[in-house]
Amino acid sequence: MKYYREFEAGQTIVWSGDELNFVASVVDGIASLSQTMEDGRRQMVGLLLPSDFLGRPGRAAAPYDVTASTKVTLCCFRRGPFEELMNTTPHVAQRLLEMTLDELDAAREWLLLLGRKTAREKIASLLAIIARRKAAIAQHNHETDFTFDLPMTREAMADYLGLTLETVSRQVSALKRDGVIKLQGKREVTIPDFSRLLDETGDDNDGGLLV
Amino acid sequence: MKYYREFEAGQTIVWSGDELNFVASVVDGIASLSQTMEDGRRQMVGLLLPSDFLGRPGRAAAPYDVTASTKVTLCCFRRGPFEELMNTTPHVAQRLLEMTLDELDAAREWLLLLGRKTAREKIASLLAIIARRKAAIAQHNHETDFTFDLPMTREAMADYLGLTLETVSRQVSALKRDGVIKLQGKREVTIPDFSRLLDETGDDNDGGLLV
DNA sequence: CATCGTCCTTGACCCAGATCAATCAATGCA
DNA sequence: TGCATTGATTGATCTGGGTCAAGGACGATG
Repeated sequence: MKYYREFEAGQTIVWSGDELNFVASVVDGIASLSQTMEDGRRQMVGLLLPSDFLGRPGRAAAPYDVTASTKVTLCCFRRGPFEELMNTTPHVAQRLLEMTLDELDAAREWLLLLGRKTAREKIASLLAIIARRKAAIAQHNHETDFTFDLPMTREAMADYLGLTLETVSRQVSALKRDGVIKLQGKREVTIPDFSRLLDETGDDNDGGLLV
Repeated sequence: MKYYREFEAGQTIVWSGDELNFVASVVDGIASLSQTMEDGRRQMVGLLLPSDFLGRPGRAAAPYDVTASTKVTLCCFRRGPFEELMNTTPHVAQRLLEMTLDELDAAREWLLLLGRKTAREKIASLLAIIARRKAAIAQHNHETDFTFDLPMTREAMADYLGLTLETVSRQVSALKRDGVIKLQGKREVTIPDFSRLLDETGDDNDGGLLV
């Protein structure tokens, strides 16, 4: 009924348009959802973290590319039996609904970011989101310095933010120059004053972008 | 248990952050979801059409502004009883899940549009989506001329597409000049060759933007 | 039918971010 | 130890779309 599959970092899990005869839950690793135009323009449209769900009941075709960003382990269920389970166990559908609503909110926050924020605000927003997520895991409060590792390349950041990698690099440098962040190497970021970073995001409150 | 509420065109149904002690289904009219930054930058993040659902089980705060674009009738349920219903009737949660997944797909298509498409491609995409939806209702095939009414101002188009209204106006004029569309007045659009319009959207296929 | 208000168009100019290109740093590998 | 390879930075220049501003079309209202 259920089985496990592993993917290496960089490997494509499903291509947009492919038939997807299973649904899955991410056990470990990070996968990203993206869409690509013929001429190569790419936009990341979502992130799958451990416990997130892949695939949809009632539709067989994948609507976007799913790529493993790190080594990924999936727990897969064949489509038929899973839909059976949904019918018999109301709790499953409810849980899935909750997760999907969260993703929808996150996607809608992202629409504002892509449509209306400046490059600097986009970078600050992304850093704030990642920092907040890492801090939540680390049970860290935001009062003092907080250091974390950027889990992605400049190119991946650009693909999320609707920018080019050069612009990402320039804006990261600018935030560093202005003292909003500090860098140790290229990936390790320190945030001396979290509220200062939040001021740069353009958001009116400290509330929530998810994922 | 359930009751009806009416809103005039232009009226705000809920403000972002307000408590929302009901969930509702749109009976009639069009409402739009939007987010606004302190300095006035606005991004539409979704559209509610008849049969669409407003609010979310398990969360009381509205995450964005909901505004009536036309006269709107809502069928409202108090939050408590509705959640009760969800627990007892698995079919309800499943149907909601399906609708939410559709909205999520639509939002993700929109991410690509906002992040990577040019102004011309954005306009063409929006026109194609509206035309397709109207054509579907009219049972029209795409072989011949198709005429429809634009249900929004240039400003609303700009708010959807992450553009300014001047750019929208210029690009609409350009598409007209190039023969991709024809205009009778400001709102009535004719598409002489649907595939020609699709070529302008930047999408690789004729498949699916939803909503 | 004049006047207002709303929506739209068009022009002139500007700038944020894209593009093109050179260089650098870190890592792996022979 | 030298040499690719990959990712990041930085500079020079270009351009799509934003901004500012001046009308135009058209319906509503007195």
